[in-house]
Amino acid sequence: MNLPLHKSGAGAHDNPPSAKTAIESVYAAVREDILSGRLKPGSRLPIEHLRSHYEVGSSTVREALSRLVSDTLVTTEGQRGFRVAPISLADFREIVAMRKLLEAQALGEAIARGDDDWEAGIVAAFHRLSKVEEQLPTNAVRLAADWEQRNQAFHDALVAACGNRWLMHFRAILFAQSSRYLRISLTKRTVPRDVHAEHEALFQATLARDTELACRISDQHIELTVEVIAARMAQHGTDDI
Amino acid sequence: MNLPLHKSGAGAHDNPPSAKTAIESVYAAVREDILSGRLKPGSRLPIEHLRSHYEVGSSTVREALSRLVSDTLVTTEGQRGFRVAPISLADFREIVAMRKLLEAQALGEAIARGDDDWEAGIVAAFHRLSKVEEQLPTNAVRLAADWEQRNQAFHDALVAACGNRWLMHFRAILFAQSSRYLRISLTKRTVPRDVHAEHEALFQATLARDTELACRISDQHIELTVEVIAARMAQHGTDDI
DNA sequence: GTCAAACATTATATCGATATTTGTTTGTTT
DNA sequence: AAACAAACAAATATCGATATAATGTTTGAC
Repeated sequence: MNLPLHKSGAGAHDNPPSAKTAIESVYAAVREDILSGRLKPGSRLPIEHLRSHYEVGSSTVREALSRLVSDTLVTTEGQRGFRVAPISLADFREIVAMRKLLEAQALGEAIARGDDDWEAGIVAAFHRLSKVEEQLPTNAVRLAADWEQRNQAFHDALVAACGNRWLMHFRAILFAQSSRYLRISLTKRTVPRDVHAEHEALFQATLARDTELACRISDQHIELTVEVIAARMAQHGTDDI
Repeated sequence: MNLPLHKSGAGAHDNPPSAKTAIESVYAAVREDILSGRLKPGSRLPIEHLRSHYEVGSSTVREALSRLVSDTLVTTEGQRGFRVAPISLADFREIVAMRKLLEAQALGEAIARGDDDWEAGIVAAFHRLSKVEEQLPTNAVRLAADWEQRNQAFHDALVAACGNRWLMHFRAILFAQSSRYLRISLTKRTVPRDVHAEHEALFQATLARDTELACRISDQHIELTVEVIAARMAQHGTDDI
C-alpha cells in the first residue's frame, strides 16, 4: 500500500481522469493497489483501516469503494463490508474469451474507419513500445511499469478509431481485470514468448488494413497469456479463491 | 417517483438481489426510476432532494448513486454532483451494435453447451411470454410491465447455458440500457412489427440447435428496435441530450 | 447597455459520531 | 465432551452537521 495521498494531485491514470476530489484520490489509489496485487484478491477492505491509512473520513472511503464495485474490482455483500474481487483461473479464461471477441471487433471497426491520424498514432505508440521492448530482456524488472504503460498505449492506439464507446468501455474493464493477472507473470517468465514479434506482426497487419489477419494475430496474442497465467497460478497454488 | 420504501423489503428485481440494506433500497429505487423514465435523462440528482424523498441520510444516497455510476446509469463529474446518464440516438445505435454481438455470442455458446434443463427453461419461459403476447394487441398498456418482465425472462433463458459470466454481465448492462429506450416505444407503436413471430422463430431455431439461424434471427430481432426508437425519438425531438 | 467583479445562495463533498449487525468467546446444559 | 445460548467485541451501515466549491444575482464601472 501507499503513503497518504489526499490532495496531492498525483495518479498517472487516464481512465479515471485526474483525481481532484478526495473520493477520486482514494478510488484511484485503491484501484491501483488492487491492480498491482498489493491488495490481495479476496482479502477484506476494512473501512477503518483504509480511513486512517488515507487520512479521510469513512464515508469517503465507502463511496470510493462503491465506485469500484461496478468496476468489478471490489465486491460487497449484505452487511459484510467490502472485499477485493477474487481471482481464479476459470475467471481468467472467461476474461480472455471476452477480450478476444471484443478486441477483434474493435480492431475490425478501427481498420474500417481509421484515418491518417489514427495510423500516425499507431506508428508513434509502436515506436515507443519497441524502444522499451528492445531492452526488456536485459532489464525486465526495472522497465516493467514502463512497458505496461506503453503496451496499453499501443493497444489503445490500434483501436482508437473504433466508433463504439460501449465497446471501448467494456474493453477497458477487461483490460484492467487482465492486468491484475498479468502482473503475476511480469516478474518471472515461465513460458518463453516473443512478445515483440507478436506486436510487430499486429502492427504490420493493422496498417496494411488486413482485418482478417490482424484479428487472427490479436486472438493469438491474447490467447497466449492463458498458458502463461495458467502455469504461474498452478505453481503458486492460487487457482482458487 | 415513488413513495419512501426504506426498510420495506419490496423490489421485484433479480439483478440487484433482494435489497436488504438502505443503500440497496435506494439503489434499486433510483435504478428503477431511471429505467422507467420517471427520472429524465440528463436531469440532475440533487442529494438533498433524494435524501428527504427516500427518508435516508445523505451519505446513503451518495453511496447508492455511486454504485449506479459504473452501471453507467448515472454520471458524475468533479464537484458538480450526479446526473441521470443522458440518452441519444447515436448512443442507442452503439448499444444495439454491442447487443447484437454479445447476444449472438452468448446464444451460440448456450446452444453448444445447453442441456435438458436449459431446454426446459426455454420452453417454460416461451410459454409464459406467449400467453401475454396473445393478449397484447387488445390490452397493450395494462400488460406492458408484465410483458417486459416475461420478455426479459425469455431472453435470459435462451442464453442461460452460456458459461461466460463476463459475457452475461455485459449483456445485462446493455439490456438495462436498452430498456430505458424501449419503454419510450411501449405505449405507442409507430412501426408495425410482429414481435411474437420473431420470438417464436428464435425459439424454434434455438431448440433445433441451429446456431447460425438463431443468431441471424437474434440480430434482426435486436436491429429492428432501432427503427422503432429512431422514429419515436425523431418525433419527440429527444435525439440529443 | 454591456461587461465584470464581488456577493449571496445553493448544493456538493467531507467528516466524525451513533446505532445495528456480525462474529467470537464464554458459560451453561444434556 | 458436544451443543446450544447468551454476552461481548469488532466492524459495518447510517446519520446529520460542517466546510468548501459552484452557481446565480446584484452591484458597479466603462
